[in-house]
Amino acid sequence: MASSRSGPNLSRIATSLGVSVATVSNALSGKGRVSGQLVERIREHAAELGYVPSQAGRALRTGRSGVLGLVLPDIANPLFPKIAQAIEFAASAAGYGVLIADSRGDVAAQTEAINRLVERGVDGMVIIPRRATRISSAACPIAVIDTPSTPGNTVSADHWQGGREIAGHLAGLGHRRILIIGNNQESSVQNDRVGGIRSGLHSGMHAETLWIDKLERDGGSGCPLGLAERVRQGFSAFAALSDLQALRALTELQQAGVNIPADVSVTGFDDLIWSPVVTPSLTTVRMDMDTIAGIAVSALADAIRANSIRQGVLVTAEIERVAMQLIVRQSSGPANPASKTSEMENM
Amino acid sequence: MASSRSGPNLSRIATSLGVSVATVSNALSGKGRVSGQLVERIREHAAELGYVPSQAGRALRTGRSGVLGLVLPDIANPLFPKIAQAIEFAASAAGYGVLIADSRGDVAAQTEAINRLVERGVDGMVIIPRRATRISSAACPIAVIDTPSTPGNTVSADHWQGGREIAGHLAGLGHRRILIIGNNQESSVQNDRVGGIRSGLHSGMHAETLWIDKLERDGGSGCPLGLAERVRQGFSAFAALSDLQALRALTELQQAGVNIPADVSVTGFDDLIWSPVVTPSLTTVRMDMDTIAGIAVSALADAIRANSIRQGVLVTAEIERVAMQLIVRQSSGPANPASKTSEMENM
DNA sequence: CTGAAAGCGCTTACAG
DNA sequence: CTGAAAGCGCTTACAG
Repeated sequence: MASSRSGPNLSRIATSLGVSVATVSNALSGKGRVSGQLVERIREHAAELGYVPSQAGRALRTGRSGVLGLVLPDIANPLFPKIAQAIEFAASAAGYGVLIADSRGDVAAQTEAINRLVERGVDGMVIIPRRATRISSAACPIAVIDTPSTPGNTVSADHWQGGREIAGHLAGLGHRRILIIGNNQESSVQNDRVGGIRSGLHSGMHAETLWIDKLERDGGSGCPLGLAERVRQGFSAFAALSDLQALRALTELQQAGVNIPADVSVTGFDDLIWSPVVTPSLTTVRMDMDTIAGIAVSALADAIRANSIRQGVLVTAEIERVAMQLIVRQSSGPANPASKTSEMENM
Repeated sequence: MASSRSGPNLSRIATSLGVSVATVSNALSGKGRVSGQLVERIREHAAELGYVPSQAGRALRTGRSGVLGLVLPDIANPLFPKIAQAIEFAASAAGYGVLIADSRGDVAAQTEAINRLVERGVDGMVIIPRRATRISSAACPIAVIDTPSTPGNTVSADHWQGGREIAGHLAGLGHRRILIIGNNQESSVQNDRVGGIRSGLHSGMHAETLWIDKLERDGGSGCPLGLAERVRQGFSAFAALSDLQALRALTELQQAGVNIPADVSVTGFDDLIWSPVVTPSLTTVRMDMDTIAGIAVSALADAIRANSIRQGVLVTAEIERVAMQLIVRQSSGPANPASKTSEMENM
């Protein structure tokens, strides 16, 4: 005996109304030609009974589950809430559910996460790949969110342009020596951001990059970044490649008695949840996750509609770049000529 | 014509091997009595063909989707990554997928999110309810993660005890005047934490509570909390009810030139991702999300196994309280008698 | 130890 | 405009 469902099914509605299941199905879905009157009666009765269509039945018949997978490199990443919310929102609006999968660990874990999702019968998936991973193909349409410099991509924020925004902002404030603070040199997103910043520097400006993971390999996780020393070296602006690093820089500088933004400026990336409420609030660059998620999901939805064959193809050939938006808050301000000069003398 | 699957199905394996689908099914699932030799051959062939069982077919037949729903009040909540990761991990280990749903908005949105999950055929769900919401029942087993003071609960961190840990820690450091900083007076979690802190105060200690949402109703979102003034009033410890508020307090105090922990101590709750890397790193109280998620998921799995009837019942009658763990970092230290005395004189 | 058959709930050509 | 029938892929008693 197969296990029973709690609610009524099409057949129950049909017999109770003296019509066929086909007619009930047609009436409820709005397909087929059913008289307006009957449609009315059927819908009413279905609502009364609290009819909930069985996804399993529908999926088995149509070959579509109505579910999208979301593969993340690490759910614990603080960017995750925004991503998940945007994807869930877009998917939900398009009638899809969202199944999450964490590819914590290495590339093998990512492949495994993708497989698990395929086994669950997702119609397509949004993948935010691990560093330096290339998604080849899977058993369903895939939208990749990464950076424009990853080939075969579908959609991404324009991290390079975001970097230029930061550089332009700091240049306009009169900063000349900029310390870029990144977390991981392998990240293509971070590399794009660095590239953008450097390319946006005005002539006469100087930038160095500090990679935290390298530093921590020696100093241990959470070790000081030595930023006060950098201030003495004449750096007047600290451009972190993520708000998480910006926060770390901000608090380390504050603790050392450096005033932000009077003495030095700090900027970040991503506009994370706490960025507006720290003191001083963080100047940052925001990616429009809603737009990105919307593009990814609708590309996926199109591919699903088109491909009854459901082959493993990337959703588009073209890369869509979504502009990032500079958000100026209080952690950045005019370079302090006095302190800068005096510091320069100390070098 | 129903749409075709990309991969092979049981029937293809069966005909290709000259056996029945029943035998293939039994061999692959390890049920039924199939000779070891045949099992071997079937499994090999299935692997060769890259057979992936159809969840839809299985779900339709068994009445189980193998998917759990996760309902969150707001995915953008910074606690979300830890929760989602823990639930995903526990669910995955138990063989379940996780469908997320955001109940952003009011209670109606929460109900709708739950319904959407039911429509997708989840076997059960983990709900983190909106403030002051009571989950009554749904069409599937439910595990609620909230606070022990919510009736009909399944599992939660012991927020009250967590508050006592903080109070004990601050008392031990010699602090006498404590400002509790909360976000929302309606939150039962936050109220439990406040209650715990107050109950853990030693005699002669004094605590006041500052609710940020109230303050922001007048001052606007992100307005200063006026903590420097509180220092002058003789408060030497700021116990935030979440690391997010602790961070806000920490940076505001630092900006005002108050040294932490030399002048005053700051503590939080939840051990969010950035708490260990800010300067000074944040003393906080951590809930063991892995344990909580594990309990919720296994309670759900048990209920699903037991209830073929799949009625809407809460998973357990008893409340499981999971102890919170104090994590002492650098943002808390001994009360500074000198500054305290001098401040008291100013009152 | 193996297989034939029923049936989970749905949708979709097709016939009337 | 309405209905009978097939079939999506699976599992499970049951018969052999």
